[in-house]
Amino acid sequence: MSLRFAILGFLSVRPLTGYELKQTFDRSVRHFWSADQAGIYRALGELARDGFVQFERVAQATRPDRKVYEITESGVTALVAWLAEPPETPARREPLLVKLFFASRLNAASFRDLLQAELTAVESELAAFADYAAVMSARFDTLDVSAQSALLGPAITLTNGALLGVAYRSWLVGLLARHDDVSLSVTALLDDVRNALGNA
Amino acid sequence: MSLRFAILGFLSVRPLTGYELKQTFDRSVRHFWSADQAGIYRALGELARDGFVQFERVAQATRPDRKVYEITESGVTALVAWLAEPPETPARREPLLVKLFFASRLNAASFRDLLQAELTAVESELAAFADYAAVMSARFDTLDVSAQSALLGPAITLTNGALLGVAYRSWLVGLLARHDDVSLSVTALLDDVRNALGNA
DNA sequence: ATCATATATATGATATTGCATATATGTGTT
DNA sequence: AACACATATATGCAATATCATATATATGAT
Repeated sequence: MSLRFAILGFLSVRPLTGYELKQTFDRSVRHFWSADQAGIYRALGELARDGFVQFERVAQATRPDRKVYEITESGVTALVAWLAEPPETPARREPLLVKLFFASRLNAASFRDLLQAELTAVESELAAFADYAAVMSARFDTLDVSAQSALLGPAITLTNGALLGVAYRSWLVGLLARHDDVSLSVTALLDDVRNALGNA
Repeated sequence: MSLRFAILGFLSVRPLTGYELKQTFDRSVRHFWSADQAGIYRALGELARDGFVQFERVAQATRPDRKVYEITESGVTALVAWLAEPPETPARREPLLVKLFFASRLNAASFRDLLQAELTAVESELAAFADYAAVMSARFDTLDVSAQSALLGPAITLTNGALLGVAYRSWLVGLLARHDDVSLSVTALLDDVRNALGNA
């Protein structure tokens, strides 16, 4: 469901083709919403069927025709209504946490490898966020005041990614440190929980 | 895929029925892996077909027969192998962030409502974590040393939930504060990002 | 020369998910 | 008396999601 509205959101900024939408998703919202290429084309078909978007076919010399989609008035209405609705809360799925939940069945080396690989992944994600912040900052300076406000949403979600990413990294680093100096114990972890939650 | 192995994980502790598995999921791993009741029964069927579990039918007076599933030797092997494998990284789906990404189309009240509702949800989640920590702590004291190690995994994932939950709450509280004193701006947010990522 | 990548849209097949519903009965609540 | 909730398993169906593949060509890399 959200995919359709995320597409409407992007089209409310400017008309795009399915191909460009895929790139846009990958560049901007990938860390909290990834979209499958086939899914985008299917969703565009449904949105057109429902009258929320319309497209113009643009012929090209050597490549397939572009279908440039633009949002309709009823599309804007639907988008704005959806944005204000309470969000769905889809099931969280964290395979790594499932594995760690059964940590007592893992040997020390495998346990460490899992954490280390995740740490590497998070660090590259954080590096990507830093780049993204720099790009946004530069872009911001080139825009006039009215256009700058369009960057507010992206900046909000970027902040989310950065803050949560940093917390996630601390958690991983803490676990690895505890694991390496053999202080990884239930009591130590429960103390961490109490500390975090601010209970004495 | 992970559902099947999560089930194997629980069955590696002790034999359970599908009904009990559903309760177990809801009580222990719900915040990072929620399981559908129908899905559990279907997964049990597949695991039995693959020889990873077997069940014993236990007749009951007034209720349907219980089917008590236990893990087989090949099930344990498969579980241990899966645990050490690099985890899949399923697509993250955060409808709230999608909505916030298009924040410039939201009026101030709706924007605030979204954040406030999420904050309420997070706070009750954090309260649940505090309870869970207390329960685990009490349980820990009643167990002998060998059994205590089985709580390590649950303590690890609980720590994850608590630390990330607290970070998420800070993010929400910060946004609400900025929103209320009209300091919610792209430049302020980008500064937050730079601060979090530790770049001067 | 060959291979990968980019541009551009689309379908088929499968996998997974979630939701509703069916069956059967005891207990507790309003 | 009616209704919700707990116990217990299971199927049907619709909605999504994911993966592979098809078509066509240009450009850049090895």
